[in-house]
Amino acid sequence: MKQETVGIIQKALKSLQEKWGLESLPDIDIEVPKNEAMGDFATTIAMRLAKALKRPPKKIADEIVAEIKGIAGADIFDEIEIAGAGFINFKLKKEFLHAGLERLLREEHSSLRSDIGKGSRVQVEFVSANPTGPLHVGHGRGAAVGNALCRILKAAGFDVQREFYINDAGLQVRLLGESVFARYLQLMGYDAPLPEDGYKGDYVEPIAEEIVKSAGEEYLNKSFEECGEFFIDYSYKRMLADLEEDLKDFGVVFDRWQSEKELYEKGKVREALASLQQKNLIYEKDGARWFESSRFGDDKDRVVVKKDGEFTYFAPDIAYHKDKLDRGFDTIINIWGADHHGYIPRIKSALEAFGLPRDKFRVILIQMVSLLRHGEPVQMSKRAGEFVTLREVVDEVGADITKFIFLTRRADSQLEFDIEVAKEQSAENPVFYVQYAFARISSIFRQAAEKRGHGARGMWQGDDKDTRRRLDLLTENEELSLIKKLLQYPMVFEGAALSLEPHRITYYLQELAGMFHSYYNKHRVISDDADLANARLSLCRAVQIVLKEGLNMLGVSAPERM
RNA sequence: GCGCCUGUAGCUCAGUCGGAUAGAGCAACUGCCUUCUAAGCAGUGGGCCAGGGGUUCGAAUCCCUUCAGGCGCGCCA
Repeated sequence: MKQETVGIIQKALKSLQEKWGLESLPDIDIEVPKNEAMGDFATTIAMRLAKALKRPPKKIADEIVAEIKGIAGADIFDEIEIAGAGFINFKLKKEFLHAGLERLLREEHSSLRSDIGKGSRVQVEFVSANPTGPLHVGHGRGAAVGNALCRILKAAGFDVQREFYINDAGLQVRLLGESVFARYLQLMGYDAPLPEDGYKGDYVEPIAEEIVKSAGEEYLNKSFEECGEFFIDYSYKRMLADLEEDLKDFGVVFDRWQSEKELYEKGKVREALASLQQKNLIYEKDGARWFESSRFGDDKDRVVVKKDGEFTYFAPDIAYHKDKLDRGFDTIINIWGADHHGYIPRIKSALEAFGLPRDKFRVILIQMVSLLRHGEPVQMSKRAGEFVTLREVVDEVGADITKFIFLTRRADSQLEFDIEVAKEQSAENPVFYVQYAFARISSIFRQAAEKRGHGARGMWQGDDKDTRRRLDLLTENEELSLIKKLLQYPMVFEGAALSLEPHRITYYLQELAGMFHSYYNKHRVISDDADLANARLSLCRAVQIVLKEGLNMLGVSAPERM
């Protein structure tokens, strides 16, 4: 729908370009005016050209419109008018809308996808929570956004890999191991204190209990130096299994889990630093080795090998991101908690040093989730090891609702999540509003099937040749608006894919559902006029297709009954 | 001190590449169920887009500045 319009304007501009003597033309913008009276599409191109042509926008618009009218294919427009300061407003013909609807019904979901990705390889790394404790709601938000984004990108023709990076080397997993060891000793009746900064959460003891059961007294008279490796490995692997399970129950699965430890073991950390060294981007100062990240826009250079010979945390991260490039990805997307934003320049620097173009590394920052209950903040103290886990919320509220709410805001804006409100199933809950529209249509189809002998999906029976479909009977304002809205989905979807903003689909779905509910209340679908009923059932079917597609992009289900 | 993010209706938030009269939901108020699901619909009220300055045909949007909130700035991980 948009493409056709852009194509026609483009043709008109091309032939005017010579006459104007312009070397280049600005990009053609197409927007959907907020007021429907202003047409179905509008472009500001005449105003944009005003400066270069040194003529009033309205005159230029006149010229463009005259040119467009002579172009074959411009008959999809009912009216083209110039308004305001130089807007060109297009109104589509009903026939064109009906044809669009027909196509949507025929091709269903495939007509809603796109190939803007052209198979280019994208890697999305998300969640990547430390395997030292359960996922909290913040991780859940990252999971929901990452999951939706991957689905969207895939539907947009990108070759997407979803990856979880496991921080299984270093101090944090060691602390977990020590904490479990201490609990183990306590369970065996010894007075063993938790380590400083150890993990105090309730989840630690069950791991120790497992070890008591399976190993008994085996580690009683050993020091942590002797049996630490066992405790560390056992503990974080156990946590990791839980993380995977929690994510799975949330509806989020990964293609690949990359271990940090493995990067060390395969020598990739050394290799990556050696590679930087070869590019003369590593130097020695004060007994340490530094990566010259400031050459790529970082504030300052960063230490990669400490004075004591140990790697910094940054070193394996360099190796990890180099490895991503070595695996052949065109675009690297990282989804991080917003508190990591200061880390972006150095990773960007490393990727650039290895040859990734600047714009091929994109970071989505996930802002905090404030958990509320009846409007009151839920107290969370990380120090005491008390926090509300993703599992608790999902168990209490449900995965669909939780995901949808996480996707009702831009990722980088803070989000309030009221558990009670989410549970209430009230009108305050946007998930139900959208799902209800879908279920309502299913219900109409059930009625149509029972009372009128229609197929399960209204009249639409695939390639049933006898099925009459007089879409031209859809002439009510609400029907035409609804069709336009449906045909706008691909624009919204592409926008979401290119800007990496799943919430655009969430908003669109709420609007579409709203238009449908409104239509439903005003017009009766199943009536005695068989042709009209068939046409309206078809429209309902189309709404269902788009609702389902959108919900599917968000990873949210579309129930037939509610 | 430096850097990043945020500031839009009473509340929670959208707002496309700088475009037309700034939107939605909730809350408040008024109506609508013997007819396809009332988890719904129709309507009313509600705004110094934090403040100030600038850029231009045009600014919630871009630039500068002030204020307020959040976060980040280690040879920690």
